[in-house]
Amino acid sequence: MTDTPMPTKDRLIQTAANLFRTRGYHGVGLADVLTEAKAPKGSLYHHFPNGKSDLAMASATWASDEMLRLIAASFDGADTFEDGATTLCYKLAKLFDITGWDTCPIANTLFEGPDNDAFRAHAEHIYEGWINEVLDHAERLGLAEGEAKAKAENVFILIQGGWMLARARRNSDVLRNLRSMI
Amino acid sequence: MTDTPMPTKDRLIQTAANLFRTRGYHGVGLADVLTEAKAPKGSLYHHFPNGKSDLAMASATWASDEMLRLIAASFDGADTFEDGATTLCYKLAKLFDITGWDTCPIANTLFEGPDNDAFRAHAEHIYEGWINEVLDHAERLGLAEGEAKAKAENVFILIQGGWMLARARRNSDVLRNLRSMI
DNA sequence: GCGGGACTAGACCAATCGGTCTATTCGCGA
DNA sequence: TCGCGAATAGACCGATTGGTCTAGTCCCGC
Repeated sequence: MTDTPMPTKDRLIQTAANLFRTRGYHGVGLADVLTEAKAPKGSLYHHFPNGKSDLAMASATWASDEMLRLIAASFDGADTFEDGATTLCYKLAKLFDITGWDTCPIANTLFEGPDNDAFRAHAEHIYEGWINEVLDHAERLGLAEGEAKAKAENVFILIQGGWMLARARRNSDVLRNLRSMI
Repeated sequence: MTDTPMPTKDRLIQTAANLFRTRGYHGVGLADVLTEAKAPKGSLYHHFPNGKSDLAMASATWASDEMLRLIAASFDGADTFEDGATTLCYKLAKLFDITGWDTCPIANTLFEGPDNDAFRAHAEHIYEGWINEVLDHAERLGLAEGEAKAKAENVFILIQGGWMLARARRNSDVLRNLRSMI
């Protein structure tokens, strides 16, 4: 995919993000990450002094940034909030089909951690970021303030729930059908 | 709570279910389960010959039965589908506050397993059971067939998504507010 | 070309993992 | 009361876990 080799730190973050997403925090061993990222253990602990938990935090942030870009790309060309939300659902469904995304990467990465509250707080921060991103577009597209807030949260909840059912069924149609509930 | 001591097998299932729910399949060691359930390892492998994975399957089934009872209790006294669904949301919120339920017990238990597809299939089976339980009540309460099916799935998705946001925020109001989206 | 921090490399460690095995105790039917 | 399978009890095992540590390599300013 990339010709110029990616810096080790980024390589670790991205492979870790993918592994955590599919197998969960405790389901992934450092050995797995290091093998797949072709990096020695020394590098990991150089870039992430606190080891696995640092890596999980960074992975979650990276995954979140990808999601924020996806939200922005969905709403940027939209004329109405419904159009943007529908596009988002379709983009997620497509991603689900292509990459076999299993669940919300944040949930699988951060909802199991050892010192639970730092992880939980980070997950909350990320989720609020997603909701706010949707909220901004909702207001920009003319929704009244109260309605916009409710709609943004609604979209988040539907996507999270739909994601889970889609995974259980191994069928991305669930995500596509979410548009009828927005 | 219970005066008569619970049979070892049930004790294992229930403590395992609680641990899996909060920490995920890989986040729980057999030692944790055995200590908390006050059972020796021999008993575990007597009742669950395939060890941890058998235990996880049984735990998920048990947790699912609890959920089915909760759904039934919510809809049984309801005059309309909306009433029943609202009651369900409130009951879940209460449970969330009391027991600190973290996420969907099925998701945390089965969405990480080793031989992933047996676990996934079991999760799908359980989820369809929940949806069908809601569907039965929807039809009983007079919803047209097509609408009932959509509503039942909608309720499931909202609860799953709301559950996750409630956990991140450590706030059960999310679950209570779901009623406005049904 | 030399000095020094950034980074790579992987051997090594104690702790814990899930699982196996043998010995013992319990509880019920004959 | 005996017999026998169900169940309990926990020592033990190899593999793997996350984490530490030392040595070596790379690259850039001087």
